[in-house]
Amino acid sequence: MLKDETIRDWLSLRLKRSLDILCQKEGVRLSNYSIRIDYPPNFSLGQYASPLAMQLSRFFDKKPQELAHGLVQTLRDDDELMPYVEKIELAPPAFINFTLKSNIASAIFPHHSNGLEEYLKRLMRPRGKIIVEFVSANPTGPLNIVSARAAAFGDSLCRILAVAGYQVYREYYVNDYGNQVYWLGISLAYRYAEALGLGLPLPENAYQGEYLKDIVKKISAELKLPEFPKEEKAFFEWACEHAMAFALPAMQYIVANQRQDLKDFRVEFDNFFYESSLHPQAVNETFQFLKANGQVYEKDGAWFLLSSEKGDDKDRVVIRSDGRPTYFLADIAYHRKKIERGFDKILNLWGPDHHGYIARMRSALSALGFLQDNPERFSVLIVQQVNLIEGGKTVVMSKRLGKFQTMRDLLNRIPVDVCRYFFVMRGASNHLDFDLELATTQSERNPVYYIQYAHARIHSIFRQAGLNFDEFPIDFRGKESYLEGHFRKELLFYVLRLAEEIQDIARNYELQSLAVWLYETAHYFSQFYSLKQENNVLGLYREKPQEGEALLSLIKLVALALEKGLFLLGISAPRAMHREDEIP
RNA sequence: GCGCCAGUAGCUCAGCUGGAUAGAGCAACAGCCUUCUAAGCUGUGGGUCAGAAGUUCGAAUCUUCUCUGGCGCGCCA
Repeated sequence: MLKDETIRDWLSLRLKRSLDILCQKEGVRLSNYSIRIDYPPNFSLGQYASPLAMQLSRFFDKKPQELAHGLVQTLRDDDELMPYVEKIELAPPAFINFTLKSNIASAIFPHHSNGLEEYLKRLMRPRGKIIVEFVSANPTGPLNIVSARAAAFGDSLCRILAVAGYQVYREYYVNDYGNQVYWLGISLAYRYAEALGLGLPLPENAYQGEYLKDIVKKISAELKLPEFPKEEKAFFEWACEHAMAFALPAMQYIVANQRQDLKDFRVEFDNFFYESSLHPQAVNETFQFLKANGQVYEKDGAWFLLSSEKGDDKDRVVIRSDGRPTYFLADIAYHRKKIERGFDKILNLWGPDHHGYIARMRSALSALGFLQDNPERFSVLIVQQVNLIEGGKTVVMSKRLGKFQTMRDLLNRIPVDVCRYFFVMRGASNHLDFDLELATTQSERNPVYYIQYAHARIHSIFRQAGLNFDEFPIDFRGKESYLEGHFRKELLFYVLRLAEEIQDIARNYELQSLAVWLYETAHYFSQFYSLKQENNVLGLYREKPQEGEALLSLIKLVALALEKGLFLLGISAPRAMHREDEIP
């Protein structure tokens, strides 16, 4: 039924029916095909189009045009379809183009509807439980710009997955175990001594960052440590001995700070999962499990996973020859936990330096039996690096030079709304150039404000009409004819695509298309709005109430869709905006 | 050496389960405020889709090769 499907899916079903009828009539059996409904290049060709006849003509032993003609004839006998169709046309080479009537809006919003939310709920399908792991930065310092991008991308994706019907679980994996923790502790010990007057050079492997000084200040009051030796070699031994005493409270402090930065970025997690909680028990159990299933073998005193049999380049070490488990084994144990926790899908967002790790992890999940029936249950998105651009040049990220380095630095300068939009306007796997000038000084040309502005304008119209936006009913019944012409119909149908955007993104994770949809929707509205005579909503509402109400319903729908789209990207939708006065 | 990602307008990028004349923003130029916010709208110019070959009704999209750029290839995490 039309009201329970997106328009695209509904058309696809109608086309399927016609195809079935035709197949039966002609005794044709089809195999391996899908019914595709696309958008034509522009609205003058209709709102939807299908290349089906060109794909299937070979099965019918006909020219594509003939098949298309047959399909169109059958479609025209479809009583469920035709009430909403203005015309179905053939276009060369053999496209079937659908031009729908505006009365479709009354079918979708049947009665004094509270609008879009209700429609999107009707379209929701149960899609199972998904765990999305993202950001997962090391607990050794503040979050950087790539983490910010991962946070924006991951959180927005989660919001969309949830609207599409997934039960979404957001998780942050904290690597609070192993060498790097040890070295964090040693580094802090040196900074601690430095604060008390002992200026020794930092060891080569130590973290050099200045921020460690601040952390030492925060945690040193709680530390109860013996006197440290002043001599270099003895001090190093002392630092090693007490490394964990420094590292543990420091990590607590660092993670708390990361969490706060993320919260200020409107990103919150359901869980922070600590790697240390896997040691030793879960790690050992996982190793025993792999061993019992013949997935590992011993060589040169170490244990290897048979990952090369599952698509990896080579076998990977899981237990070193000295008996210690590798990071990889802990990660396998972590993913085994995810499986045990009952998730249908596992999605990870990783940094740019991890793509070599994907095949390895996939082979591990395969060894755990997670991918047997469906390889798509596990996927990894790589969030690529971010270049900050200022004055047409790449900003070198160097704290020493007082330049941008952390997520906090970015947030201090650029509004959250702008950051979040900029971070998702490109595909995750592409390098992103973040233009600081476009984000700040040229704010009037900023796409985020352009979208928000269109939204605010609609609310302004309601205010001036003396109407309560939230209570105004979306109701096109009997007024559908007013949706013809003057960019009205284009606006309507473009807005309705939001539901299809959500569907697509839940499948392909291509978030940038929502950013484009938002911009285009604002643009369609601006075009509508700039026809100041034909689409003067206020004037029409006073003089021709029927038409005025139709347009108010339309623009309320636009505002709700913009608000929803912005929400899905974690961006606010202000109801009023005012430009600061420019110099005359 | 092997692998992954990319190369589209002056700049930044969309478009990629093959489809209709390859789109947008920025930059440039020219118009539009007596009318719901000009943070706006309209128009103009700008392209051998890195190159070559192939697959077919049809290729920016798929395959192969070449060139260029970024990143990965630890018994680190």
